Amino acid sequence: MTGVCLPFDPIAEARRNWDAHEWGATNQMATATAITRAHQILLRRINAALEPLGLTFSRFEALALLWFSRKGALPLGKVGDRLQVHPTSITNTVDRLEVDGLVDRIPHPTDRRTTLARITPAGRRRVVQAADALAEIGFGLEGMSPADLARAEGALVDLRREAGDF
Amino acid sequence: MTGVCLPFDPIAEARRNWDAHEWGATNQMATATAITRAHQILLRRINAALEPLGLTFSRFEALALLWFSRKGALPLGKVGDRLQVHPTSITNTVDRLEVDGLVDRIPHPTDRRTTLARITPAGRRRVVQAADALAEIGFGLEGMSPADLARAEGALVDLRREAGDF
DNA sequence: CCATAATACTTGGACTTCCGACTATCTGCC
DNA sequence: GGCAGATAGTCGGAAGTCCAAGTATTATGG
Repeated sequence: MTGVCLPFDPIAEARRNWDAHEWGATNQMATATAITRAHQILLRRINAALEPLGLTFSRFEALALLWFSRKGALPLGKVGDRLQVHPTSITNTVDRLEVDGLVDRIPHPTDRRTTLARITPAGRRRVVQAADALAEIGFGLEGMSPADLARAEGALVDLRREAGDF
Repeated sequence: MTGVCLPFDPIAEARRNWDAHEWGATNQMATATAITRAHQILLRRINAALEPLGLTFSRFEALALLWFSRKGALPLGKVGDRLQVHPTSITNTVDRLEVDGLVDRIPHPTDRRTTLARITPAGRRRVVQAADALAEIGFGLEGMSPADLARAEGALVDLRREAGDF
């Protein structure tokens, strides 16, 4: 975080230490660490690209989901299921999008328990700008070759499926 | 988050929508989303496994780093560089480890700006328990085959290198 | 038909992360 | 020697995530 480069791959180092102490599950440790690091890198770059637009990655994901939806509106619970986050996080996310006028809350037509988040015209304009900004930086993944992109995505499919993502 | 499984792969769906709207960088979007989801899954499982030990993944990472270090003590800044997190996060992490008696702060012998975090005997005992607990759950990656573990790790090396991880 | 269970969302609190700003200390160069 | 700039760590505040608990509404089954 202070801008330095380490003189070695910290994962290779961790692997050596892990093996030396016979802690087990070394390959899984290494992959878990790699995913964690990759996520740190990604999130920082993506949020930096979205910051001028007043968005974060979470808020962008929610906004894009609404944009893609047929009616431009979804129950908050559906949004949480799709983004795999806790209901309270969706409440928080939609609160902030609403303050910025990118989304509004409307009642469900038949089920009064349910609240729909609906993308506003301003939200539609903003999400397109954001998508452009993210495409511009290649989602923070410009360091990866097309082959590696496909490898990473493919390697993670089983994990997501087994975890109940779909 | 409500426990449901979606009837389709949300990434494949996002890919279709993305292409349909010609937003660009579709492959990068898909991989970024896959990494994000994988990280969500991982972090939840790992933290759940560590919770009975009073640890989180961040705190475990810091503790393991100290355990592996030759002297059992490192400057806070070094810890941050290795874990790739902001200095203030390390302050916070070490604060909590210190409250639990797993680490203590000692002054650097020659540089009075620097504070060393040192793992305590209790910290050493705890980190071994934690490593066992994590090996037990395969770091949350039991849904991945050995081949996929290697694929994912390998695919992310260039990203980490390009981002200055090492 | 109504009591019980399930569902949808929100509130309050804890934790982690980051950024900006600040203090203290060290380093380098005149 | 001494001042400017770099470096190390901390504090306050904002944002995101989660959990536990609470309210409101709908669904179920006797």
